[in-house]
Amino acid sequence: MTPATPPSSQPKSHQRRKAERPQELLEAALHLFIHKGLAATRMEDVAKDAGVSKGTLYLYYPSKDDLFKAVVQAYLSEVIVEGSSLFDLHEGSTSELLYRLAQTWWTRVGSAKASGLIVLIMSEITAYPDLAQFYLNEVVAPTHFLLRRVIERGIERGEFRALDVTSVVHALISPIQFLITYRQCTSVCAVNPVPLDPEQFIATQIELLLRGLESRPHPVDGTT
Amino acid sequence: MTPATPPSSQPKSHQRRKAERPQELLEAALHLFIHKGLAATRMEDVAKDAGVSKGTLYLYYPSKDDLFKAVVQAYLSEVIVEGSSLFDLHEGSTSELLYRLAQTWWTRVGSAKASGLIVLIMSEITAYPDLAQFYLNEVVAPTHFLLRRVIERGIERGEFRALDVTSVVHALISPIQFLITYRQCTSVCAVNPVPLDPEQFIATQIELLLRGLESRPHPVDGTT
Amino acid sequence: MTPATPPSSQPKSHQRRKAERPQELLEAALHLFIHKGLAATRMEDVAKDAGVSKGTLYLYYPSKDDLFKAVVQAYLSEVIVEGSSLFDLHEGSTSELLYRLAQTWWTRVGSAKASGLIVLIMSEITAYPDLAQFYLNEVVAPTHFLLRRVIERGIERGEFRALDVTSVVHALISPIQFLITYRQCTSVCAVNPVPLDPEQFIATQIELLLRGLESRPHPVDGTT
Amino acid sequence: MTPATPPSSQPKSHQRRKAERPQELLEAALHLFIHKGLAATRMEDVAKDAGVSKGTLYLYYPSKDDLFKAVVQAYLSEVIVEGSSLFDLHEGSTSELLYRLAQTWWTRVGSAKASGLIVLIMSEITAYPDLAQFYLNEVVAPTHFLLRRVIERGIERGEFRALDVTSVVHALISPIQFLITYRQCTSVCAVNPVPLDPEQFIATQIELLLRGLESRPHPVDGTT
DNA sequence: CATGAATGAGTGTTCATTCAT
DNA sequence: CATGAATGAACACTCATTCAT
Repeated sequence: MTPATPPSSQPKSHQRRKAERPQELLEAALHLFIHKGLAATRMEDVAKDAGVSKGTLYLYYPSKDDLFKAVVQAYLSEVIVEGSSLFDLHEGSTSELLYRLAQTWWTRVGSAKASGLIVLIMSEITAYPDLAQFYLNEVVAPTHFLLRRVIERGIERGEFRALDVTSVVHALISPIQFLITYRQCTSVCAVNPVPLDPEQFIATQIELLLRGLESRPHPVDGTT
Repeated sequence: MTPATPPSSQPKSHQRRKAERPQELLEAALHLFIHKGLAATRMEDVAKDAGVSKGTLYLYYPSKDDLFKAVVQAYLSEVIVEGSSLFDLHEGSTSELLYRLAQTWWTRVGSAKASGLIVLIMSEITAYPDLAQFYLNEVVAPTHFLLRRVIERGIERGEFRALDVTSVVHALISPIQFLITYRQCTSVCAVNPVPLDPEQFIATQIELLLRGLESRPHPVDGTT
Repeated sequence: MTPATPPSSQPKSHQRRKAERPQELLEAALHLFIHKGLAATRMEDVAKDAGVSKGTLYLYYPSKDDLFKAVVQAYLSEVIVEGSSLFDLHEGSTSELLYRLAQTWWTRVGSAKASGLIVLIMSEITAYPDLAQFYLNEVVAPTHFLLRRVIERGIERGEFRALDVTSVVHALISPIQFLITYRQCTSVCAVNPVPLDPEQFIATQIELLLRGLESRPHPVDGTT
Repeated sequence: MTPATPPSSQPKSHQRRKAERPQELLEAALHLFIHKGLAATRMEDVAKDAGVSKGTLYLYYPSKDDLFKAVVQAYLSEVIVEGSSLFDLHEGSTSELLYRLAQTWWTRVGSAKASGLIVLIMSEITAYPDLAQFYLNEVVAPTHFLLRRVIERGIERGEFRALDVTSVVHALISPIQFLITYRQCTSVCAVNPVPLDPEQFIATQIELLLRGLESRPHPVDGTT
C-alpha cells in the first residue's frame, strides 16, 4: 500500500492478488471443510477467511459443490498428475519409482491437512451420490491407473513377478488408507498411541511389499 | 389387568408401541445418519422412516444431539458393556476370552451397519467438539479400559508376557480400525478389492497378536 | 391413603378431589398466566401444577381460551356477582355500601394475585379480539352496571348530589386502576417507591370522592 | 464517488434503503409488538410489514429479543437521552425545564403508540426475566437519574425546597404512569370515559407538583 | 471485476389438541 | 372419568444463492 515499500517480494499487488485468488480461496475452503465438515462450512466463512466478499467467491466457484470439487481436484488429483509425470520421466528401477511416488504422496497429501479431506470424503460421500462419482473419476481411477502402470512396468522389465496387477494395487493402497485413518483416529481420541512414525511405517510397508513383488528373491538370512 | 391374563405376549398396541419406539427410532436414525451424515439427516425423515410423526420423535429424544448420542450409546457403548459382562463371567483362558470378545464385537458392530457410525464420527467429530468428548467418554475410554483388564488378566494368570499394557491395547485396536476403514472405502469406491474376508482377517490378526502375547506357547527358549 | 388416618378434615378423598378439580385447575392456571403470560403458559404445565394429566385438564376446559376465560370469570367476575349480592342485601347508607364494596374488591382482587390478571388482560387483549369482547361483557360491563346502581341509589335516597352517573363511575374506577398499575410497575422495576400503603390509598380516595358526592356538605374545618 | 457529486439528497436506492431499513423495521416491529404482544408477533410479519423478507430482518436484528430491545431503545431510551440534552442546555428556571421535559416526553412517548410499549413491558416482563433487567438499565434507571438531576438542580438553585429527592421523583412519575394505563384501559374497554384531556392532565399535575416543590411562590408563611 | 444487501426455501423445535386405552 | 402417547401446524432462525450497484 505504502509507495515507499521496497517492491521486493510483492510485484504488482493488485494483479498478483487476482492471480492468486483461486489458490487462497481453495486454501481457505480446504481448511474449513476439514475442520467443520462439508455441511457446516459456510460459504461466507470461506470468503471471509480468504479475505474477499461472498460475491467474489461465487465469481470463481459458482456453487458450494463446485468449490468442494475444486478443492478435491487441487489437493488430491493434482498429486496424481504429478505422479504421472514422475512415471513418464523416470528411468531407473521400478522399485525406486515406487519409493519416490510414495514419498511425493506422503509429503503432499498424507502428512498435510489434505489427509483430513480423504476422511471427510469417505464419510460424506454416501450423502452426495454425484460426489462419489466425481471422486471415483478424479481420484480413485487415476490413482489405480497410475499404480497399474507402475506395476506393469515392473513386470515388463522383469523386476517384479507376474502377479495379478489389481491385487497388487490394492495391497499398495491398503496401508496408506490405514495410515490416514489411524492418524485421524488417534488425533481425535487424544490417546497417546503406540508411537507410530508414519514415515517409518511407509518405508516398512513398501519394503515388505517390494520383497513380495521383486522377482529376484532376497538372500533371506538363514544364518540367524 | 385381570390376574388370569398371561403377563407376556402382546401388551396391547399402545403400550407395545411405547416399549418398542426407542428401538425403532434408533434404528431409523442409525440408518439415516450413516447414509446421509449428521448434518444432512433431517429429524422429520428419521421420524418418517420409523413410521411416526416428528413430534413423537421429540417425545423420546429431545434434540438431534441427544438422538445421535443415543444412537452411539445403543450401537457402540452397548457392545462394550456386554463385553464387560463377558469378561466378568469368563472362566477359561484369556486367549479364548479375546477370541470371544472379538467375535462379539464383529457380529454386533463391525459386520453390521454400525461400523459406518464409526467412520461418521471420525469425520464429523472435528465439527462437533462436545461430541468428541462424548465419544471419548462413552466409547473410547470404556473400550480401552476393558481391553486393559483383559490384558492384565492374561499377564496376572501367567498366560501373557508382561508387556506394556497400553501398547498392547493399541495393537489390538489398530487392525480393527483398518478393517472398518477398508470396508467403507472399498464399498464407496466400488472397486473390486482384494477379496479380504473380514472374519478371516480378524482371526489372523488375533492369532498373530496372541503369538506375540503368550508367554509359553512357542518353545523358543525353554530355559525360562 | 393410610386407613388409620383420622377422617377429620378430609372426607371422601376421591369424591372430594373430583369436586375440587376445577378450583385446583383454575388456581394453577391463574398462577402460571400471571407469572409467564398467556402465550408462554403451557397447558401441560397447568395440568402438572394441578396434579393431573393433560387429558384431564382438557376434560374440564376444552381449550386454552376457555381455560383463560374461566380464570377471568372465577377471579374477576365472581367478585362482581358478590358485590351485587352485597348491594341487594345492603340496608344502610350508600357511602357505607361503597366502603364495603371497595373493601371486598381489594381483599379478593386487588391485594391478591388476581390483580396481575388485570394487567395481563390489558396487554394481551389487543392480540385476542374475542377476549376483549369477553372481558367487556363479563367484567367491565357488570362492574359499571353495579357501580351505576350504587350511585343511583345514593342519588335517589338523597345522599348523593345528582351528578352525571357515568362520570362518577369512572371517577371511582380510575384510582383503582392506578393502584394496580402502580403496584405492578414498582414491583417490576424494583424501585423502593414512595411508600404507598394501598389500603390507606383506597380509603383516602373513597373519602375524597364521597366528599364530592355527598349532598350534605361536610363542615369544612376553617378553624385550623 | 465522483467529487463533483453533491454528497446529500438520494444516495442511490441500494444505499438509501440500507440507511433507512433499521427505522422501517423498528416501526413495523413496534406496531406489531403493541398490537399483538411479544410472543404473538411473528418475525416474518415484522419483515412483511416493513416490506422486506425474513432474512433481511435478521440481517439487522439477529434475534427476536434483540429486535425487541432495539425497539425499546429507539422509542423509550432515546427520549431520555434527548431529555438529558435538554437538561444540559437549559438555562432558565428549573420549573420551566420540567415543563419542557414533560412536553417532550408526552409528544414522543405518551401520546404516540410508544405508550402501548410500556404497558406491554409491564405485562410481559414477568415472563422474560432478562428483559426486566434490560428495561431497568435502559429506561427506568436513566429516567430516575435524569429526574434526580432536575430536582437537585432546582434545590441547588434555591428554586425548590430541599425535599427528599427520591420521593419527588416518584411523585413525578406516578401521574405519568396513571395516564398511560388510563388510556390503554379506556381504549380497550371502549367505554366512553370521563373526558380526560391528557395534555390538560399533565399540565395540572405538574402545576400541582411545582406548587409543592417551589420554595418561594406561595407566601404561606413568610416568617422563614 | 468486486461488493454485500437481499432473498426464501429449509430445518430444528415447541405445544395445543386429539384419542386409543 | 383419567391418562399420556401421538400428532402436525406453526415459528425462530440459517445459509446458499442472486443481483443491483
